[in-house]
Amino acid sequence: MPQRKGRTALTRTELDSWRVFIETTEDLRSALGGRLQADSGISTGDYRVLLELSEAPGRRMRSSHLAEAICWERSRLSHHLGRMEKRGLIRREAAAGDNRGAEAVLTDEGRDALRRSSVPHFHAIRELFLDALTPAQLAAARDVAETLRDHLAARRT
Amino acid sequence: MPQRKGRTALTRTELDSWRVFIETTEDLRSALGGRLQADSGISTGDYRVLLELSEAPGRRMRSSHLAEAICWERSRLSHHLGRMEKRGLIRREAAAGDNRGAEAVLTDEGRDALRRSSVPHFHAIRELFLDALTPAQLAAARDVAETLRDHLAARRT
DNA sequence: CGGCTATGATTGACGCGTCAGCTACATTCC
DNA sequence: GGAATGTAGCTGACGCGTCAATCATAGCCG
Repeated sequence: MPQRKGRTALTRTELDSWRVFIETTEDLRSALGGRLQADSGISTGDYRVLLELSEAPGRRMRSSHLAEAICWERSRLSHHLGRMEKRGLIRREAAAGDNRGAEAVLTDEGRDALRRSSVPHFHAIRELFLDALTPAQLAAARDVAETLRDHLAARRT
Repeated sequence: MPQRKGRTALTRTELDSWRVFIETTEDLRSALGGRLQADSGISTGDYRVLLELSEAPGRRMRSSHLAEAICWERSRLSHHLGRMEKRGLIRREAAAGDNRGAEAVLTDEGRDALRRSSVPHFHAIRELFLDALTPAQLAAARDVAETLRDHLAARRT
């Protein structure tokens, strides 16, 4: 009879696998962020926001809609938009039709920043991630990520 | 003749693989951190420091030695130790033999915090990560992580 | 209408991470 | 000895993320 999951202590292999996985993915994240910052002067958060806005009709979105689209808490977005607005990447306007609402609008400067960042960013993704893996490994990575994503989503209460 | 790597734009599959990988690993990281915080009132950074100190002879380590052991910048560690010291988890002492140096010492309170956190932490690792994956997937995840780790290490100038 | 709750968004406090810069002590070399 | 250089560690500023609290407006129900 196989051991029940969730009861036993971690084996050496499990612990090692966990550690290399969590530490390396964190490392990758920070390397990518560093590259983006160095190449284009924006953070991965900025990039995410700029990209989403650039694809929205009128290059503008309701704040909460944007938050939902990129899976951020509203308060996180609010702080982030504040910083981006200070740098001129976006602008806030009152939402038409609902006086509670706010819209984030991509400025020309924001659009330019996104344009400048895209090529180097893709390049970094290729260099730091895609180039490292064989096609089979890439497929495996995707499979693992999708499985984990579904697993995490399922336990989110 | 196969296309040269690093030249072409990203394919749909590559981009999707990248996104699910980076977003899910980030999600996992934050879920684990949240669990640790909720279960035991400490952060993953605290955990890392406490663990390392608990295994050191005399439960104490030179600051820079500790930083190297856990691959942190010295300034990051300095800030972190400051916060941990304020909460009584560690204590700082002048290093014997080198008046420039400082030692971080695990307090009893720190040792207790580590003890209290270990079981719930392992449980969370199992629940959020290990339980999600088949043995083959876990092996694949490890292989991918090790490959990436080596790749990243190699390009670190 | 007047009060209730829900919703959209912001704010403040605080932990965390990076960077640049600083102080203090150690070492090296003349 | 004493200047130059290196090493250990700390600090301040600032971006980032979370949480709890706040505030205004919207919508609903008597």
